[in-house]
Amino acid sequence: MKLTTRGRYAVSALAELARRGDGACVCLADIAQAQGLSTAYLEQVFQPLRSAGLVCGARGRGGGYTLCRSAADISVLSIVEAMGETFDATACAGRADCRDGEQCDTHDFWLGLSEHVRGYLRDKSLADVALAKGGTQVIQFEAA
Amino acid sequence: MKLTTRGRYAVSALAELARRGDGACVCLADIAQAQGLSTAYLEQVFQPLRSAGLVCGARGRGGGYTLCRSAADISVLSIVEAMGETFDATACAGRADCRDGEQCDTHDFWLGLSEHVRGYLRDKSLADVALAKGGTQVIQFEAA
DNA sequence: TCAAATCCCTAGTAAATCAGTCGGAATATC
DNA sequence: GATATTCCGACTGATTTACTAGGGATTTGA
Repeated sequence: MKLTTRGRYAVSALAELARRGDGACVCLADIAQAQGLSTAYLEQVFQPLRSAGLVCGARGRGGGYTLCRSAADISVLSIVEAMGETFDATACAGRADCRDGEQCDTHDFWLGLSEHVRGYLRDKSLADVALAKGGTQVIQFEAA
Repeated sequence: MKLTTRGRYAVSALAELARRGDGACVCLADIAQAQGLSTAYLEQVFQPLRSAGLVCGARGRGGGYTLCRSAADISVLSIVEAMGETFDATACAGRADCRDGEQCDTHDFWLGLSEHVRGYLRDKSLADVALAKGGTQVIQFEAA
């Protein structure tokens, strides 16, 4: 279970793309500037997104990236999974062989956590994230 | 947002301790054997747990570790937080300064995810985890 | 009294991961 | 054909992870 900056950048970059409108073709330089990143690094972020079929790239002058589907049809889970972030909390990648080929005593617990997280991310669409920008939603941590 | 083996071992080890009964004093060697770990490594796992006041250690022959509170009163969140795993998905540790001192466009989203996870872990007690051992709960991943 | 058992503390290390740069090839447009 | 853009792979410095190693402090029990 991990979330890295690559995964966060992927969501932010696609949200940026989504805000330009469905079917908009935006070059990396524009997104990089909007997000404060280098284009070279963003390239690395977009590569897995393209492999996963979330965006398609157009080469040459006037080229750029386009969302393959409507932002409402892209779950955040599909984005972070495309980046290789599985949100699997088990020690065994869900194989249930964490302890000498058998499942360990806490396997089910971690599996439950995994599905809890994945469910949340599955229910959130890219459109939700893109539109939330500038909102004033306030969520505070409570003590354990 | 990360969960490491140290965090998982901490939960498993405390569950093992809880299963021995409230107030049981168990030495590291026993827990290590039950969990298939080295005692030297488990020591490192217990150190933060002791600092956090979750367990207390008794030195000398016949010593070991005891839960400071009842397993029902220890949330899994408090365990993993004691291990330094914050389950904060934001890039800014919740400070809302992820983008040039301001909050980035996806800050609220990651904050919502963080609280979703933390809420789940806060609602699960060590007793829940300890008793679940051997259960046949089956949770399967769905496609994104 | 002293040896053994146990917790406690610090340092070290090999491997993996991460965030990011760099250079260049392919391709489309003007 | 010049230029803008995606595509591709290699590289790197820093950090983190999952341990091991060794020794000191403390309590018990023979």
